[in-house]
Amino acid sequence: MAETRTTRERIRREAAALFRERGFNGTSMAELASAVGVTKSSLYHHFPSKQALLSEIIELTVSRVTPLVRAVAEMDLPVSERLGRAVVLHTVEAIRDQDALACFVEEGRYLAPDFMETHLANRDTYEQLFRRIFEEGIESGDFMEQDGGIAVKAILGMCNSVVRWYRPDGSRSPDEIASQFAHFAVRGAIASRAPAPSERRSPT
Amino acid sequence: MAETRTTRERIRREAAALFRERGFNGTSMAELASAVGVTKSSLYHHFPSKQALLSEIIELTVSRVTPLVRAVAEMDLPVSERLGRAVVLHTVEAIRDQDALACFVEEGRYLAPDFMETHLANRDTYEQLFRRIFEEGIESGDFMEQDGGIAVKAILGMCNSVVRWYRPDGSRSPDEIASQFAHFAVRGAIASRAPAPSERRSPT
DNA sequence: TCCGTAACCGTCCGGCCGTTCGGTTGACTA
DNA sequence: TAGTCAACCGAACGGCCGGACGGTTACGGA
Repeated sequence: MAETRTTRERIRREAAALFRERGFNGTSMAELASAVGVTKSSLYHHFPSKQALLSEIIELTVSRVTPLVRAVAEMDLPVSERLGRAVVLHTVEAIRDQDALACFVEEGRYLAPDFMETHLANRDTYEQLFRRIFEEGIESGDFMEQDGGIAVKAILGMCNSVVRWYRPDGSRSPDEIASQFAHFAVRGAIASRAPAPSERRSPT
Repeated sequence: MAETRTTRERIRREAAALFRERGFNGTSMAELASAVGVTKSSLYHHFPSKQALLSEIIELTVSRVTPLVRAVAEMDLPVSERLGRAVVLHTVEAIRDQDALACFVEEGRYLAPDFMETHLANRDTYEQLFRRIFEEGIESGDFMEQDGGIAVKAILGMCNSVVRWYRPDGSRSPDEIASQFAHFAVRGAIASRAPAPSERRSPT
């Protein structure tokens, strides 16, 4: 049916890039049209409205990444390993698909009520995947006692920040960044026998 | 000169709130005026432009918080303690002064070149405070070997995410959230004997 | 009493906004 | 040959945008 292969897809891609770098409300349909190389009218042949365009960009990416994370979350591995892999996966995807992910994270809030409902539902579903890992880890004693909801917000907040500062010409590769995030998240989460909260230099 | 005590201040406050919840480009001067209870014209009596208004909101908060963090950074305490306290401070302020901090973090990118220069300089100065703590910790061996720049982005990304999801009627107080963030950050940073839990990569 | 000044408002403006509508083209089908 | 349809365009739309400008009021000092 939907031949997503030519103009329609290019519109989506350019829109994601523009929405990300100028914001949804900072991007006009005229700018988008000229970036794609068509007229403003043609945009409306492919998408009923600017809102619908943003909504589709977001949904498409969420529905692609969610199953990937779910697969990791359901693997038969220690919780800390699953957490680490989920963080790596999320971060790598956030970098690979930066524009769309940025729309999801930063621009989704501009969706009108009709689209907002679906958007929030999708977001909750996604966060639940991380939350379950966390709560399982806390229950089993592998993770520190802490508020799972906040921990998930913290981790995703950390990961999602890449869309604001990552540059392809930077000194670190996506894999390196993802792995550093994962180490950070896992070390932050696990219950260590070693010193905890605030303390001093490590002697041993 | 600037009698910051009445209307001017109310404009700044309302603007910060509106810019945060609808975005800079999603907020019109008319909306702002009606929220303050004056006419659009009056806004221009106090501020030369919408851009200048945003710029002032941001600068005012940055110049308030930066010295606070600097004081913590320069304390005579173990690095991990300083890191924890800096994170607590940043998080608490980010929650107390949510609107302005959200403008700093999320809306600053819409500043025009003239204002942008100062903005970026201020931001760099602020991040440097955290960065120095981190690099000192890595050098002394208290913190894991890792990219200090990324670690700072990760921590601030985590902290700053509160402006997106914190609600005063939530189940956790600002202090609880801040302290959980701090524990998370410090545990994530310090060097422990526990083996690294993920699949690939470890620096040098 | 007059003047200066800070605070504020009413009115207007050109331009851009998202969106609509009425075409036109060209490839495919019967 | 005629009909269908997706793709696209030009021109226009009402409305709102940030901002400009010229008042008007209240007040305080000389």
